[in-house]
Amino acid sequence: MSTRREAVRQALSESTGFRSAQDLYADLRSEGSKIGLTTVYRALQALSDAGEVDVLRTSDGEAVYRACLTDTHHHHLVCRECGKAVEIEGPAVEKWAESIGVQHGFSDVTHTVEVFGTCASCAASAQSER
Amino acid sequence: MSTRREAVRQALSESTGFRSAQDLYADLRSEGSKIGLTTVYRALQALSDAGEVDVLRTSDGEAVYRACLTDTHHHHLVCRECGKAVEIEGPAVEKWAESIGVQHGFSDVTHTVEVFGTCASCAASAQSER
DNA sequence: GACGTTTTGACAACCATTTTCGTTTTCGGC
DNA sequence: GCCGAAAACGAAAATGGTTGTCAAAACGTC
Repeated sequence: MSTRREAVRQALSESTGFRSAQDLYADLRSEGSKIGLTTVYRALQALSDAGEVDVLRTSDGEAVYRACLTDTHHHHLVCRECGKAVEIEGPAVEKWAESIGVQHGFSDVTHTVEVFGTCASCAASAQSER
Repeated sequence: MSTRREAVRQALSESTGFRSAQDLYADLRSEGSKIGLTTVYRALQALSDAGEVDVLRTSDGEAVYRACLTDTHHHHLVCRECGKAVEIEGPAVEKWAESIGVQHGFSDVTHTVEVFGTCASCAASAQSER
């Protein structure tokens, strides 16, 4: 495991939310690192392939990454303001998705489930801005 | 409603699956239309804003669109080979997502749920290629 | 038919991501 | 410690989907 990749992994784990490659690059550079953007992308790709980080796409198509605590299958509750994310599980949803697939004759059924909302602190600060 | 937008809507409704803007543009051009790519994007944007088509992002960030039969909230079971999609509902999932959000103090809770699989006909043709 | 408005499409601009390629670093063996 | 191969790096260029710009064309109205 290279040093650079470790740096990316750590930068990612310092956040509880989803971060984009560009974000992480900016963070690392501002800390004084001489890392290149290419390397950030490569590291994220590798971490993603290894299943060590979760990836999802924002509504404008940008890829965002998160270092999750568990390596078992799970989903996220994501704050649409600050990006903060909570890992959630839903055994019932897993079974439902599987059975829906089977009902329609689909095989190798997988699914993506993400829940979005405004977290308590973002809701509070939005309130105070009025 | 302009003629061009109508053409895009129709091209989209001729497919049961999700199509990208580039796909639709190619379809229309091959039918002899002189439509421009810009206009296809504008039409899709407008249809999407109006809630007349559903949008989602492929894993590589491309936006894909589908003309759905119902205008009520629903999800999709999508074939990862041919893109064919079936509209599905899951009241239990809706409630689950809402309650998960509330449990963690999130407000304005929404969610995205997509189920992927290989449809029967794609599975069959994959089989015959062996 | 003239005129203001809306729609259109060619083209350029954007921007996240990937590729290229020459350089640097790492590492096992000596 | 020294060498050479292999892996990692980073700057710059390329890619590709999507959006912005702007002048021309289509439309409706009087």
